[in-house]
Amino acid sequence: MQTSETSTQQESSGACPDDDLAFDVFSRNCPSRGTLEHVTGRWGSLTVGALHDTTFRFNELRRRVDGVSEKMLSQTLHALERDGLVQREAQPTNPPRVDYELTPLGHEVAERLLDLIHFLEGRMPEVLAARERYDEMREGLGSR
Amino acid sequence: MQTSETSTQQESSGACPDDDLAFDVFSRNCPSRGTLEHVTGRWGSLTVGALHDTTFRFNELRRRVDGVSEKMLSQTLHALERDGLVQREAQPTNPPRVDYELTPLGHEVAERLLDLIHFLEGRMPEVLAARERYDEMREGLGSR
DNA sequence: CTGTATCCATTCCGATACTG
DNA sequence: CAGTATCGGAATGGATACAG
Repeated sequence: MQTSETSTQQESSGACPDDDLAFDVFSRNCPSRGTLEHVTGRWGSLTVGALHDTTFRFNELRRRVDGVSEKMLSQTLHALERDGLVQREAQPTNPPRVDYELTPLGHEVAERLLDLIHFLEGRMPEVLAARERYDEMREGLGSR
Repeated sequence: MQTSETSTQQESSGACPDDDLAFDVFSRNCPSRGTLEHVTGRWGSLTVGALHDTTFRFNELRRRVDGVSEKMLSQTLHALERDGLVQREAQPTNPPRVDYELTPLGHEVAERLLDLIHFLEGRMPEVLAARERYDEMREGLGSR
């Protein structure tokens, strides 16, 4: 089980938190880039978005985030928990019950993420129109 | 050359824009999910973020988005252009000069994205602290 | 129910070489 | 400079089986 960049990551030339000018995502090896990827990743964004409204149990979340596999949801949840955005609450009952919810920090992230998501959803007609224009123009000057 | 979901995508049961309740990213086959992934993807978010401040030429952008390969930048730019977020401006000079800039829609996306990015950058100390706590607790109850 | 472990196909993505 | 084409290794991600 690896968080995908813990092993891949190697230090190169300049780091980013070395000066007190803070964490710049544009630098290759800045840890903020990793967190950004957890949050904006394919399943991360949807998971955080879903948890903004309410807490979920594992399989509830799995149904809400349409298309995610057990493996990916588990992996995503671990990464978010490690970054302090998600809180895992396990109750030692039988059968076991585990609830996932956002931390306060997670909620602040979710707000910003949902703002982006809702904006995009609302502008999809424009996006779709742009796509058609783009695709049309391509067959016009056909290579092949 | 494929945008990675144009070929993968197959229609399954319910679509999401069938009712006029709009585009829900939580549905597996909603086109808004694809656009969200272009925008929030590993290179998409950084590309859009970089272009918010100023226009860039291809190789300038490549240097700004530290770590991106030619191939990925090209691919990312095409996807964003197709979605109507990026405008490509080619001048038929010699040597060729091509400028990339955001469309008005792209700018609105960039604002929201940068809001998220800057928020995360500012909270990295908390994230890093959470990680340490998480990692510590793990070696305590060691499997292995 | 809540996960982890394994297998395997697909995709990603960087390096390189090449075109205009 | 601004890309495209191709290749191969690495990572992603889904299905299944299994464990607590």
